Amino acid sequence: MESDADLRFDHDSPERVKRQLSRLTGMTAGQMRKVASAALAGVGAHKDHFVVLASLAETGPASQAQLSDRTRVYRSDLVAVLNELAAAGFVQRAPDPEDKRRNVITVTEAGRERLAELDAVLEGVNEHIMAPLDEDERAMLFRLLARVNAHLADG
Amino acid sequence: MESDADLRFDHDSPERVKRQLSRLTGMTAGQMRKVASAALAGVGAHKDHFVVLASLAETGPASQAQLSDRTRVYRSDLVAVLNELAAAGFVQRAPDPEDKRRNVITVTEAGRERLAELDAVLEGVNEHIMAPLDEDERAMLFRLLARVNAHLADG
DNA sequence: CAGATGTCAGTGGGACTGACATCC
DNA sequence: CGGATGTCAGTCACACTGACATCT
Repeated sequence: MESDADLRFDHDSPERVKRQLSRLTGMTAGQMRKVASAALAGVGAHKDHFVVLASLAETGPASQAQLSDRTRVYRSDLVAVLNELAAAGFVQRAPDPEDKRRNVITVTEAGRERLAELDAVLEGVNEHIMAPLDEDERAMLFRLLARVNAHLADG
Repeated sequence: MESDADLRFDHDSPERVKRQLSRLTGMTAGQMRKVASAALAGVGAHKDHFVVLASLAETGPASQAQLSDRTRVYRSDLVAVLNELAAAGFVQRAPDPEDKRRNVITVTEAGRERLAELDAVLEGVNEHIMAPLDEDERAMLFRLLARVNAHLADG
C-alpha cells in the first residue's frame, strides 16, 4: 500500500505549481473526501444518503425535484439514492395525490435514527479534519472559503 | 444550460450539512477546478501538462518514475501526458544510457515557452479565484488550508 | 401546446490498481 | 533472485447530459 506521507503542501516553495490556490484546495478536498467517505462506508452509507436524510428531516417532505434542488444531487442520481434509502426503510416514497407526476418523499423514524448515526460519524470526521485549528481559525477558514465559494458561484 | 447561480455555501445555516468543512471545501475545489481546466483547455492543455513542465523546468531532467514522485501524477497516467508533450515538442524522451530501464525526460526550449504561457493562464485563474480576498486574507487561507493538508497527510 | 417530473442510459474526466515485459 | 521501470488495460466513484414516457 502506497503511503500518503508526503502528500504535503509547501506554500513557501518557490515552485509555481504550489502557488496555486486551486491545487492546494483540490488536494485538501481530496483528502477530506477520502476520510469522510471511508467513515461513511464503515456504516454502509454514502455522502448523498446523509445529505438527503438531513434535507428531509430539516425542511420536511419533498418531491424528488425539490430534493434535488435542495441537496444539489442530480435528479437522475437521486433515483438510486432513494431506492437504497427506501429499501432500508429510511424514507417512504409515495405518489403525490395532488400531482400524479410527483412522488412525496418522507423520512421515517428509522430514517431519523439513521440520520443521527450518520451525523455522529461525520461530526467525528469534521473534528478530525479540523483538529489542528483552534476555534477562531476554524471560523476564519469557513468564512474565507465561503467568500471564495460565493464569488465563484456568481460566475 | 443550468446556471451555477445558487451554488452558494451558507455557513450560518442551521443545517447540519453545511457545518461540514469537507463539503464546503469540496464544493469550492470543484468550482476552482472548472475554472482552471476551462482556462487550460482554451490553450489546448491539461493540468498535468503544466505540473510536469514546471517540475522539469524547476528541478531539471528526470526519469518518469522521478517525475511521478515529484508531481504526484501516477506513473501510468504520466505515459499519456508525456506522449502529448513529446508530440508537441515540449519535452524530449530519450533512453537513459546509464540505466536501460529508464527514460530521461528533458524540457525543450519550446517547452519552456509553453510553460510560461500556461503559467500566465493560471496566474489569471489564481487571481480571479482569489479576487474577493485581500493580501492578508489570501495568505491566511493558504496557511490554514496548508495546515489541514499537512495534518491529513500524516494519516 | 409548453413545461415539469421521475427514470434510465450513457458520457467524460480523474484518481487509482493490476499485470507484465524489461532491465538493474 | 528481488526490486525498479515504463507501459497498457481496466476499474470505480463522481459530476453531468440526453432522451423519454407521463402528467399538468
